Amino acid sequence: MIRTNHDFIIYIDKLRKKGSYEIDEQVFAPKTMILKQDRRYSSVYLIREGIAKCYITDENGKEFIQEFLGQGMEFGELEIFSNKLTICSVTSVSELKVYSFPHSTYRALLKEDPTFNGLVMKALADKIRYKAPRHSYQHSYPIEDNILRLQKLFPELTEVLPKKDIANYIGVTTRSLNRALKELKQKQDNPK
Amino acid sequence: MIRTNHDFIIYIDKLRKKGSYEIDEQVFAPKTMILKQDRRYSSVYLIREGIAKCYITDENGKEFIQEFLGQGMEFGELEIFSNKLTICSVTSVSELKVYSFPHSTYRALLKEDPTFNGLVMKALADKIRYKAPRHSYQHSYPIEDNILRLQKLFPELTEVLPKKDIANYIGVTTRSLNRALKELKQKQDNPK
DNA sequence: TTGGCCTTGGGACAAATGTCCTTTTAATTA
DNA sequence: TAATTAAAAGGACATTTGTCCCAAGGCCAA
Repeated sequence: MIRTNHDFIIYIDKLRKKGSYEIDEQVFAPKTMILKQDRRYSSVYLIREGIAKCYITDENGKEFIQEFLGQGMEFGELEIFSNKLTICSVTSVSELKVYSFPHSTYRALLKEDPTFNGLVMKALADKIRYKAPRHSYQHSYPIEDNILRLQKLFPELTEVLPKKDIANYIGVTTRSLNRALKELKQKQDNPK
Repeated sequence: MIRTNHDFIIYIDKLRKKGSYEIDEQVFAPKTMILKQDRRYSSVYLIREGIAKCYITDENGKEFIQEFLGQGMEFGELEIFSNKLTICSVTSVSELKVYSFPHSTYRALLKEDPTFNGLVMKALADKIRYKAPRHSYQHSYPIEDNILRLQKLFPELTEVLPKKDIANYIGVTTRSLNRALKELKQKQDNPK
């Protein structure tokens, strides 16, 4: 659920030490909106520390969380390739330290640095791989199963995140999430 | 719903004429399974003509269709970057003509041909962009709206594809699809 | 041409989820 | 500390969707 990419962050740390490219450092307070859906920006971000949520808001104001981004994940990179507006909003969950690449730098790196190029390519491929089974799983299994799976993978998250976010991630209403949680508790207290 | 990528096919056509890389041509009969989920393959495919469906099958045997691939779309490429097993099965819908790249050729092209590299990068980015809003939309709107949207975008598909596929694409059962279709028809016959 | 098989369509009921609201609890600020 | 706001929990009901059937029609192979 919280995605990470260590190889990427390690490589960028190295790059920065060399200092041949402009890579800025930035810190955002918790709950800061960093990218807003349907806008245009001129930087790509890479998370050095902290967690961000990446989500789409529909016309009715419902949020649908795409993924939680952790160390080494980038955002704002899709717009490099398509020159379209952002599809997702990105907000910091905890305090967030990021590297930010001006588009020009990012483009230069893609061209001139084969390792960087490869890392970006792999990061894109991983995002695709990750999304495919997720939505299929959420469709095919009841809410309870989705919660259990989540709690197993990221026990800490359930305590850090507001219920609303968890519900939005699973793609259900808060009410339904609560109902499922209650039933789960009953089953655990009174097994079978 | 049927995705395409013309720039890509145009460029590969050009490449093939030059003949410096091994790019084979292959034809599959309708309803042929080309890739099977959780296997390993040694080629990447690019569609020259026809339509394929790309889907995940879960433990209960339910299919969930990821996308329909048309001209210029590639499949089997994710495994180049992560060396993992395929996540999707791919089956031809109509007769399918493809170019197939041995992994070695594909890798060589990525390294040596910047245009190819860029096209692949963009193709990956587009797949991500495309998936995000789709699942969010399907969650937030009733089946009827999803059908209407689909009929508007691809009126031809509704006639070519079996109902089961359409249902699997929207992520509902055939029963629910039928129900929605019936209600739609009633509304049209007897408006308001 | 007939029997099997698959697709389509739909009835009846069960289960899951959403909507709307109210109450409770915790957190924040004046 | 009191007052205000926000988050969490849940009751009651409506709606949606799924499950399990069965029947009708088309298509193919024997």
